[in-house]
Amino acid sequence: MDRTYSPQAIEERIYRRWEAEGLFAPAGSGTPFCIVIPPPNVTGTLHMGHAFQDTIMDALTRFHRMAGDRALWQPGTDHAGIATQMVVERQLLAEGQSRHGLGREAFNQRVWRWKEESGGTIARQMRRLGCSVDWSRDRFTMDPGMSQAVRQAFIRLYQEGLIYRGQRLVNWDPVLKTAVSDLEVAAEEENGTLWHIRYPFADRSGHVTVATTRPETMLADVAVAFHPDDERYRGLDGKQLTLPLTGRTIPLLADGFVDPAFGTGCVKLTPAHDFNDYEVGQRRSLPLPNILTADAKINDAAPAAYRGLDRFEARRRIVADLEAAGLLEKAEPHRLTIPRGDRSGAVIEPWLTDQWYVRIAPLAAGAIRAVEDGRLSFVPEHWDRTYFEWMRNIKDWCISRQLWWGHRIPAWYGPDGTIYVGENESEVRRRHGLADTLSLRQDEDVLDTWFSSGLWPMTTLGWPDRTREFADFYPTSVLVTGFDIIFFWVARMVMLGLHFTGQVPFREVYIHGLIRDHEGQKMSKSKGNVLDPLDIVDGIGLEALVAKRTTGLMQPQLAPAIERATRRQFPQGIAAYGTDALRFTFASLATQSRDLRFDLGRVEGYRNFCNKLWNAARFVLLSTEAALPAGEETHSPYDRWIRSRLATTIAAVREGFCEFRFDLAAQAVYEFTWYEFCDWYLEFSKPVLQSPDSPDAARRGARRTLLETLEALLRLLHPLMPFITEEIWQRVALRAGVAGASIMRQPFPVVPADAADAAIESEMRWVMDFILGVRRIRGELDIAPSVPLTARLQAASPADLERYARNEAVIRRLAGIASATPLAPGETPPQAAAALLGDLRILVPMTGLIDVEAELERLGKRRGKVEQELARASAKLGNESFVRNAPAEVVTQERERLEGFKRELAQLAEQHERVASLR
RNA sequence: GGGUGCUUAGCUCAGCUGGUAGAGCGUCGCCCUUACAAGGCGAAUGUCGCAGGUUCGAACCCUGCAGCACCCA
Repeated sequence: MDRTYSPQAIEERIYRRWEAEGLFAPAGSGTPFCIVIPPPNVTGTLHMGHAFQDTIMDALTRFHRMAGDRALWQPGTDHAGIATQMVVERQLLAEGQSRHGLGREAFNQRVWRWKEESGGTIARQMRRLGCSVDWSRDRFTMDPGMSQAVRQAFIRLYQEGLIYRGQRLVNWDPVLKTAVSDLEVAAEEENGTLWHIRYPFADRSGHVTVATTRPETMLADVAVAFHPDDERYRGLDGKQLTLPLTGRTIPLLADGFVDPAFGTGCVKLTPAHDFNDYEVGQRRSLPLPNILTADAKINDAAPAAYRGLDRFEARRRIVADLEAAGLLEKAEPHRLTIPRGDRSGAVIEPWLTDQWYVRIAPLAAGAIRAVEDGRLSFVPEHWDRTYFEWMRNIKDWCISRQLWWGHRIPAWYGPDGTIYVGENESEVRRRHGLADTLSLRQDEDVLDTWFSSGLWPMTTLGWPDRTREFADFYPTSVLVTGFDIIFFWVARMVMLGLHFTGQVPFREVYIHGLIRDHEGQKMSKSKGNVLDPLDIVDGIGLEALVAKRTTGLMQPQLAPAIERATRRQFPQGIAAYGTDALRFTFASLATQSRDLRFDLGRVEGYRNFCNKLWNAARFVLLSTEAALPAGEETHSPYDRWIRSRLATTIAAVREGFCEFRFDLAAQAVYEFTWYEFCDWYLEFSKPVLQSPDSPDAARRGARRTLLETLEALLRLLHPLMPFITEEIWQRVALRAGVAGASIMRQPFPVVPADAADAAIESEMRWVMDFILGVRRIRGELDIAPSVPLTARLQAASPADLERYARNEAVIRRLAGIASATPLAPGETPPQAAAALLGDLRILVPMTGLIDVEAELERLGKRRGKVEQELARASAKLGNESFVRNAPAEVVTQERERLEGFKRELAQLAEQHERVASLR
């Protein structure tokens, strides 16, 4: 083995072997365990959030697989309607073409081609990240089988009356020219203007003043409203107004929905261009004149002067015309919330169109119940509140999109507009008994991407067919996802899953945080702070990184700033840390927090951890290499100690995985590996292994413990660090007496029934404290390790002496002392620095070495600390109600601490006196 | 406006059913010690946001306040 661990040398080779040997497919007859992947956009690439999520899913899958479950991690990708169509349209634009020029069929072929071209990226990334998905079951939402399932779902919902077509006000994206759902609209506060406009009475007896942020929509006004209790407008209900610029006559109405405190207390009603006004309009049966085209220009229903103008140009003209007519009272700056499409960034227009909707209330009721009664639970639990909050205020879901890329809605229209829903045209004709001569036209629209992803846990397992996989793995075990898509996706899967199968789609939803950069900023291309997970795995030079971050920007003017920031943050580029280090970093970031700051410093730390493990393995292998005749084995207290510590660690790691506390699991195994196995046990084993006069039986015992502990540790680490553990395991397993093709299929460690040993742990605590005491003296007095020390033992009890005798070799080696002899009765203690271990005083004679002032300072510091603790403990015990009310063991413990402090203080005082006398 | 979180060491974060405040990184010493300098040994560092309350005892439970973040309208 090399002296340093190099992930590049092993990772890809190991993954290829796993895949070739078919180790990712579910196997065995254990309890089914299944995770379906949240399908990433097929034409995209995985970002840090994906890599984080994949790490968690892979760790869970590997853990359950090793624990004996029939584990399936189901992979797949999503067609991502709007996003993908936008990308391809941009490509066409660059070639001087357009979607419409190409036509629908050719355009879709083009998208498929792009999908084929870019579709392999994600799979390549996942392989590099070590994801143990069952590639043979890879799915894509637009695959024929999937598409058929989507049509089936649509048809059934339609037949059940849960899907309807209706004319409603929708969120219209005038750039993409499609409806979008409420969730795809982001509302941001922006600066705007509030215009106060005079609407004259039709009888010319005066006017009212209306305040509006959108004067251009006045062309579609149907009324003006005020609050019925508003004194300013008393008696005006029903009066007629002349709508400026159009000459139309509209009524003045009293309506409770008006906020009298806003603006003038008088608002215009434009039901076809405003959601609030629409509701009032419906309630009061007002007409719905529309004055906008699909790309938000003024249409022919408006006066000729404004036709064909863009909405913002029309606004300027209308304001100017009103001003010229003396009807503009004032214009004041105003903060308002502007809805923008989350894909296009365009200002969303409430627009009247025919769309398809899912009637959601009946579905939501069941989805709420499933969480209430615990069939489905969130981890962390509090996310159920967010879920309930949304579910209880849910609105019908607009599922049609005016796109070409997606699942075409399986509905046909007869010449008279009758709607026929079915699998395909001939099935529709058959089902409805339509003549072949009757002309049918299929709906132009496609379904919202989330409609197909809402069926994902079912369709990936074969639904609506009754497949073996569906029977085995549905409901799936866990869904792993970010909180940002609880509404988009989780809620919809629950509703559709329950509706179609009567069962929840997954039993648990683990909601993880969002990966942010080291400053807590969200990672985004336009901020220029994105990281490609593979650049952390393989490393990347500064110039390549700058190029990567500054090309393909939506706003190229940001490039210089991004370049500067990148050069500042990564002056040397990024080193290659390997997949295992990255994965371990992700695991330890997986706290319950919702914002997770990613810092390369931590990756570096865990890369070092890999190296530590690698070198520990080197040590174990080198130490067990030389032939040793078979025979009896004896186990030292150190052997038993490390087995006891391993047992505790196994319990902690298992608990971490079961509770989705990957951070705690990672921490437990890190601390065991570094601080117990490497720092102590390997050192403990050296005297036994290396001293020529240690008995073969002890040597055999130590060797076995080294091998078995390392082998178990590798299995314990494997779900988080699959590659390095496999690589080492292949070298260690046989020697540890384990046979098998891969660590992947080895059992996950279980806590051995008899491993915990309190007596041994207590003795080892004593040994370690002895060693630490001497080391502290050496460290604080700045004595180099090469300077040999001797120690004397004062006030040693027979038990202390026995312990010392049993562990002498280890103590001498690790404390760096030549000997430690007890003081003879009546012997005057030498000039020495002292470490306290219960009643025992370890004296390190300092003849010629001691720095009196430094030692006095050291003692003084310690005394201060002990005095503080003592004061606290005695105050506690002096409190009568503490002694009366606290549990007996807490009181006893406190008394023991107090005694300990008193003793230590006395010893310190004595030592202080002795050292001071040397001055 | 409604909702949900968060506030602990210089930084990033753990801290379980209340019982001695922890880790990593960074900082400061001493060391190339035959697995590992990507290392070893040692050290320093806290008004647990603020104010009340409950309790023998509060980082933890309750109330209020302040600041920050996110979601929904």
